[in-house]
Order: sequence, then structure tokens, then C-alpha cells
Amino acid sequence: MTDDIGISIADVDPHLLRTFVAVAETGSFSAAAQRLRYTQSAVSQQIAALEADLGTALLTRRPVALTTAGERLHRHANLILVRLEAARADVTRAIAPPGRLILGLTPLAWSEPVSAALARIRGDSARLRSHVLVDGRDRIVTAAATGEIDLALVDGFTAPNDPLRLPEPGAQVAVGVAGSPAVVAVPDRHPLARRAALDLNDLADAYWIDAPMVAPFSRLPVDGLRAGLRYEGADVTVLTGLVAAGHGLIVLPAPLVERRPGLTGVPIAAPRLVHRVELLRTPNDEEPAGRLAALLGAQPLQ
Amino acid sequence: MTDDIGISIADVDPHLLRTFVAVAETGSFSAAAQRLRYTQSAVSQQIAALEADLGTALLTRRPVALTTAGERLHRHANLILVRLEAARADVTRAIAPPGRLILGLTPLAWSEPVSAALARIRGDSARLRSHVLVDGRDRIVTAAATGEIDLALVDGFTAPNDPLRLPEPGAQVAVGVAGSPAVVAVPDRHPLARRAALDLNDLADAYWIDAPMVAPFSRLPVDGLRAGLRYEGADVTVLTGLVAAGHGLIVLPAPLVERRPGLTGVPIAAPRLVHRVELLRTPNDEEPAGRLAALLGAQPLQ
DNA sequence: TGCATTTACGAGACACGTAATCATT
DNA sequence: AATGATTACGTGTCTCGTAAATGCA
Repeated sequence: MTDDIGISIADVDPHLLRTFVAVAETGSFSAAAQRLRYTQSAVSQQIAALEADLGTALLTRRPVALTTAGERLHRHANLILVRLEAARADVTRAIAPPGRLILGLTPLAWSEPVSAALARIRGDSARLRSHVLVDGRDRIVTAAATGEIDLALVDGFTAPNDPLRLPEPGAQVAVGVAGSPAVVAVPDRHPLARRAALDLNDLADAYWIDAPMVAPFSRLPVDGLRAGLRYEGADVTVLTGLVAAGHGLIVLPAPLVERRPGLTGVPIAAPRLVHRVELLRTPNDEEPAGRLAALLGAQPLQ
Repeated sequence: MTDDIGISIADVDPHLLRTFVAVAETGSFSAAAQRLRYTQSAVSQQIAALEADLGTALLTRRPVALTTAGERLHRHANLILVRLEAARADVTRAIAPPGRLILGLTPLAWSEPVSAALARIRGDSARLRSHVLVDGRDRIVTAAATGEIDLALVDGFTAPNDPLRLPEPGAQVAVGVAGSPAVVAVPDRHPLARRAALDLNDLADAYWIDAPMVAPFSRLPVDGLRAGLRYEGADVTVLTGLVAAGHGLIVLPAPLVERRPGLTGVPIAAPRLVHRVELLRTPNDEEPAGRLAALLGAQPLQ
């Protein structure tokens, strides 16, 4: 196979991309320089080089803002940088499988089986250094891609049988590990608590709690819900407490609601909705992450 | 926002990645050098640099083959390079929206509505330079990511309501535009033609035609089908001809089979299976690609 | 006038090619 | 021996920092 033709455009320099992202995020050449530990001058030159390479202005100066082309590049840039990191992390793990297990999960991905599996693993290899990180979905997905965490569990609400629609940041594969009905959580004495089922579309005018880190309704397949309260935390106990206190409604997995006194879960008639938990895995399952994945019921890949 | 801490690992040099991919694919330093128009020496140095950077051997020499770490890197490398190209293409299109429309599709993604929409577009802007490219799924998806084509239609078989599971190569979003029942295509006089419905799992021992470019059954949610014939083409007419002539069975969309004399489509009882066509779009819909997308019934993004 | 970006310039690092060397079949 | 990867070395390019210049509020 001696094809000698493979004329390729020059690569976009990731170094420049990183600088570009820094400028875009800080909104300032000097601030970006500070963050990257460069001089202002270097940043200016790098942006100029990138603009020359791409043949267009990426930023306006004074004030610094993204142009249309800049916005497009920015969308790609972060993904590229994450991938680059992910590649390095993946190779690194091939050399020295870490003697640690860092499990990352979104708040609602936690469940008894997860707890049990983790306990089992830690029982097996007693001196395993293990961490658990709870954060919002995007953070967890990115961390899984870059190898910052070894295994990720993310949750979300979808139509039955639908996989979660995840942002695609790494070369991971999502495998479903758990599913349960979705319900609207309401206080026990709330008028809706006696209803047999609800149509979310009829509840657009109800007061909802938007909890971006836990159960953002921007990702529900329903339009126009209005948030009466925005909850910035990642703690589910506080969140259910808010619901029980009557601050608003929220969609949650049924088993969780059942376990909270003061809360009633009302089934959702439409749209058809389930709560799903998916495991994010790289094609190579390092131990002990692979064993945990197996305990959670994920099949070996391929 | 003047956070000055952002210590970051050095990026993996895409230049080196490209060389690495060339070596991995050609299985030879010299062949890679030829393809990239470098000297052997340069390639050798680049691989050495990459291995030093990552701290591990990526390739064995004599014979040249990927190590474990090398395999991992290889999986990432192509995706990264595609993304890099995609970023450049996307920015380029922001500057000068192309006065052309290149539509890429997998063979079974073609349908009357697609044809009609394309005719409509071409009627609107008479002198529109338009191309149509038909190829296998991976090629089409990659081409859409790199901007080689402006709009892509890809098809596949999934469970009802499931989206297609596409390899994730660019920053595209898939939107379903068509669906139809999946059937097993058999010759009219075939014994199975009289059956009301079939369970694919019972047909593992039948003779199948595997057509990787058209309807690869490796992507069907059924295990262990055996191919009696492998069809390497992308032409559907030849393929249905082979089926009609009794060379084997294949799963196809019902409407297609109905239109072919000599073929009978037998409904599939299990697993539940539909044929879907999805439109791949970048977040920015350049004209005229955006108009075609709209004609095909895709909603504006976001 | 003052703060922020750009330009000019020189020093160091880097990556290529040439060519000699080494290794494997 | 011959094919093919590596090493040594020189040259040109590139990118950084310093410092001076420019430009917008």
C-alpha cells in the first residue's frame, strides 16, 4: 500500500487554540497572558498567527469579543483540547494502570447498587486509594474524557429505551446501568399529590425548581417550563427539602422520591419519561475500574 | 475573572500525531515518509519525539507494529485530526459561505422526499453548483465533520424511537428525518416469503448477504448472523438483484423492497427494528444547506 | 493621560534534510 | 548484502521575551 498522495492542510496549532480559548474566556489579552504565564506580547502574536493561519479575524479588540468566525472556532477549540488531553491520559494509563479508583458521578446517579459495588471493590483490594467526585453532568463527562476520573456515572431523563444524549467529549461509550420511572415530586399535602398521573405539558405554568447541577429541566423534552426557584447546589437532600417545603416542583426518579418523607411522587403520563443512569467507559477498562463496571452490570465492550 | 492558575500539560503535537498515524497505517517508516513527503529521518525523529513526550514506546520496529499504548493513541489520533480539520473548515465557511451544495448520503438514505427537496433547492437558485456523494457510513460521517460535504444523510437500523448510534467524529448533531419499518428481503418464491413475520434470532443459520457499504449486519442488534455472500458495492439495485436471484437474505427498509419486483419484504417480529435516516448538521447552517435541511423537515437547532 | 494591544528585534530552541551508522533478515 | 531505522550534525525557521510604539477611552 504505497499511496504517496496524502496532501493535507496544515494542522491548526493547539498551542494557539489554547491561547485563543484563554483570551475568549477572560475577554482580555493581558488576563490570558497572566493565566498562561506568557507575556502580553506573546499572546498578541499567537492570536495574530492564528488569525493569519485561518485567514480571518477571530476577535474584536477593545472590547475584546468573539467574531462570528471566532465563535465557531471556540466551539471546536475546547473539544479539541479535551481530546488531546484524553489521548495523553489514555496512553499514560496504558503504561501505569493507576493504583487508584476515582469515581465521578452526577448527584442522581448515586444508588444502592453503586454503593454496594463500590464497597465490594474496596473490600477486594483493601488498600485501594479511592475517591468519589460528585458534580454536574458536563464536568463529569469532561473529567471522564481527560482521565481525571476513572469511571463516570451520569444520569438524565429520556424517553423509554432512548439512550442519554450526552455531549460528546471523549472517545467513551455509554452503557446503561439503571433505569427507573420519572415522577413529579410534590409535597404530600400539595393538591397535585392526589392525582394519578400528570401531563407535564399542562404544568408549564406551575412553579418549578430548576436545579442545573442535579436535574436541569432544560434537558427535559418539554418546552416552556418556568422556574420559580433556581437551586445552584449539587446536594439532593437540600433539594428535596425545598420541594417538601413547597418551593416548587421537580422531576425526579421515583425510587428517590419514595424514600423521602414528606414527598409524593406523581407518575408522569406524558411525555413518556424515564430516569436513566449510564456508565461512561473508555474502550480500555483498566482495573479496578473495569471490575466496578462489571459489578454494575455493564457488559464487556465489543 | 482573573484566575491566574491554569497549569496545563503540554499539548500532544498534532504534527507528530499525523506522522504516527501514517506510520501505523503504512506499517513502515519509509512508506510513511513517502506519503508525507518527508525523509525517513524526519519520520524517525518525529516518532521518537512523540514517544519521548508520552514516555512510552508506541511502535515496535521490525516489524513495525503498534504497542498497546500505540493502539490507544491511534484510536484517539484520527479523531483529533478530523476535529482539527473540522474546526478549520467551519471557520472557513464562516468567512465565505460556499456557493455550492455537496450532499453526502449513505445508499439507503436516498428517498423520494430527499430527491424532491434537492430538486426544489436547485430550482430556487438555478446556478447552484451541486454535487451528490454516495458512500459508506463512516466516510460520509467523516466527510461531514471535515466540511468536505455540506450536509449528510445517514441511515441505519435501530430499535423504534432509538436514535442511530453514530461514530462521533465532529461537532454535528443528528436529526431524524425519516423512518420506515425494517423487513427481511426474500425472493418472491422463497419459502419464507409466505411467513407473516420473522424472528431474526431464528434466522442465524440462514444465508445472509453482508453489504458493509449498504446495510452491514454487524450493526444490527442481532448476534451471530452468517454471511453467505459479501457484497462490496454501494449500489442498491445490484444488491436487490442478488437477493432476488436467491443469493441470500438481507434486512432492508420496507418501502424499498416493495418497489422491487421479484422481492418480498417479510416483517420482522423480533428484535423490534426500524430503518431510520438522520440528517447530520453543524450548529451553523450555511445556505443552501440550511434550506435543504428545512425542506427535509429538520427543525432549526436549539 | 493611562491602560491595553501591537510592532520591532534579538536570542534560543526546534525541526528539517543530508549523510553516516547501525541493525535485522 | 540489502533494506530500513537511527544517530550526528548543520542550517533555517519559528517563537518567545524585552522594550519601544501605537491606539483607543
